[in-house]
Amino acid sequence: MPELPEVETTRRGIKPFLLNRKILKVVVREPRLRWPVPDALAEELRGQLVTAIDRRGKYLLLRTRKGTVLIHLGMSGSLRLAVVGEALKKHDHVDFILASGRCLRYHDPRRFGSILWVTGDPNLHPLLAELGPEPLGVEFSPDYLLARCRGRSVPIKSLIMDSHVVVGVGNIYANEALFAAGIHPERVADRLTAEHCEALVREIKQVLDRALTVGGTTLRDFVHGDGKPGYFAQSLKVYGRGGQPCLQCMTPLRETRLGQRSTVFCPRCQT
DNA sequence: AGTGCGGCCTGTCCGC
DNA sequence: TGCGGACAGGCCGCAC
Repeated sequence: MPELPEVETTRRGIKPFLLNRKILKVVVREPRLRWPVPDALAEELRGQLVTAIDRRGKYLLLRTRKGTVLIHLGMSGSLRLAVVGEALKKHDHVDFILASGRCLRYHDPRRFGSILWVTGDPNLHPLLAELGPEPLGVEFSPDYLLARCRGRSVPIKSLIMDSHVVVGVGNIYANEALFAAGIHPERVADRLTAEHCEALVREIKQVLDRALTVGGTTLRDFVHGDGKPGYFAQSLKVYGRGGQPCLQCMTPLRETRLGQRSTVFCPRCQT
């Protein structure tokens, strides 16, 4: 499940192979993603030079002079660099064939991801225009979070997972950051103090930053192997540990559901 | 406007 | 061993 560190690791991994390279053609074997892959994609991209590879939240942006390819990996998507002619795996839905003989291959078993074609400023696209700040940027500050918590009755975990508040905080890292900050996931957002917000912002940044560092060590996998970034290698303190002892106080971790998401916390350490 | 929930999907795991 | 069903989850879009 690609979280923000994995998307950024993917961006860095594919960038050297795409930047200033020409796209010979695009092959769409399965257009039925979250939204249909637009017919225009293949014809518009043919012969285009990739001028930049950016990221906004969990969206990757492949920029060309004519427009931008917006790629979201959803739950199970991945991008990998294949050699043209390399055997297809099941769920290899789209190929971006480069003049270099490489091929950027989109793979997505559950098809929750998306590939869209956007002309004009992609930041004005409805999917991007309303997104909150990047979690690792200066704009995501304790003051900002406190302001966004004001008047909100949702659980704090739901709030930090809302991409309109801050992008890139998925379920795993929301659980981990709340544990590290000592905040109960069901605490009403409006009831967070400045101190809570300071701890929470710090821990969100730290957990993402750590994962990014770990992911960065496996870049070569994007070219050769199965493209599995190493962010899971970091030890998760609560996620997936429901019923097991809290690593700080040995109290059994509690597992509940919050907004249809598996939620794990220590009933003693998190208040 | 804010809130909560349904739905999209398939691989994996569990119990029978 | 085979089968059905529950579960996992990002995030849009809808209903209230």
